[in-house]
Amino acid sequence: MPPQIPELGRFAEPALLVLVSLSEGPKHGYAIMTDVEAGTGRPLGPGTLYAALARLEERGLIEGLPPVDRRRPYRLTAVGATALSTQLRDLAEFADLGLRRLGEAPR
Amino acid sequence: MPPQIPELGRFAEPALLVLVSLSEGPKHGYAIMTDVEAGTGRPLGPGTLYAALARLEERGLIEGLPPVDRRRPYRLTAVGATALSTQLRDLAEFADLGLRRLGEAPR
DNA sequence: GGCGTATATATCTGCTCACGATATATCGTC
DNA sequence: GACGATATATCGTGAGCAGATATATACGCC
Repeated sequence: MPPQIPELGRFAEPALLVLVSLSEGPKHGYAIMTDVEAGTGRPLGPGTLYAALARLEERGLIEGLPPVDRRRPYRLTAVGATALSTQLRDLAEFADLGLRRLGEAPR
Repeated sequence: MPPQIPELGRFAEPALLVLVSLSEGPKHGYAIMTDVEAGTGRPLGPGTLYAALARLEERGLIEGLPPVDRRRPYRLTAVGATALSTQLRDLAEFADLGLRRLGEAPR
């Protein structure tokens, strides 16, 4: 097998994963779970997910929509979209800086 | 003042900040602190820094060099550089995905 | 009808880690 | 010799991540 690359803690800020998932459009919790797992290959357990959702809503970055059947959908608020955009631009810039320093091709 | 954009916890994984700082070349703790603060505008306190350094060394991502005066320099190990590179590429890809979904120009 | 699997949310508990506060020592310089 | 910058160490608190467990419904299939 290939040499084992150790985890750097997580880059996987669950909150960020949730917001990016919601940036595609409104989703309910379970859909976010499967979306994130499909996208990153790493499972986002219910404990992590629902706690993150509660915090994000409390802080006004996402908001709950009227439940449909058993599903409780959420969507990004305007504030959440702005915060996410800022964060992602910073993040991309930061990643590029690191890659340049490592002497890697600038993507 | 401009509308207040709430913090998303941190994107600021201290471990990642430290590794990117060291990707420029070996540095001692205090230099990392000032480097990170200059680069991100956000202070990295000694508690956060030295705890992160200890964990990173313990996991073999960085290694201590012989002390010079009061300074205890660290450098990336080969393993650390590989892990960082992987992580940063994933991170950049993830950020780009989010920005595309938000309908932002692809940098 | 009964079984298993997928869908869907809720909650608890332990553990790691972030972060501020505090402490200590040295160096330079005014 | 006083003050600010340099440099590292450690402690306590609280936040939050992650896994485990629980519960309920819907669907397909034998």
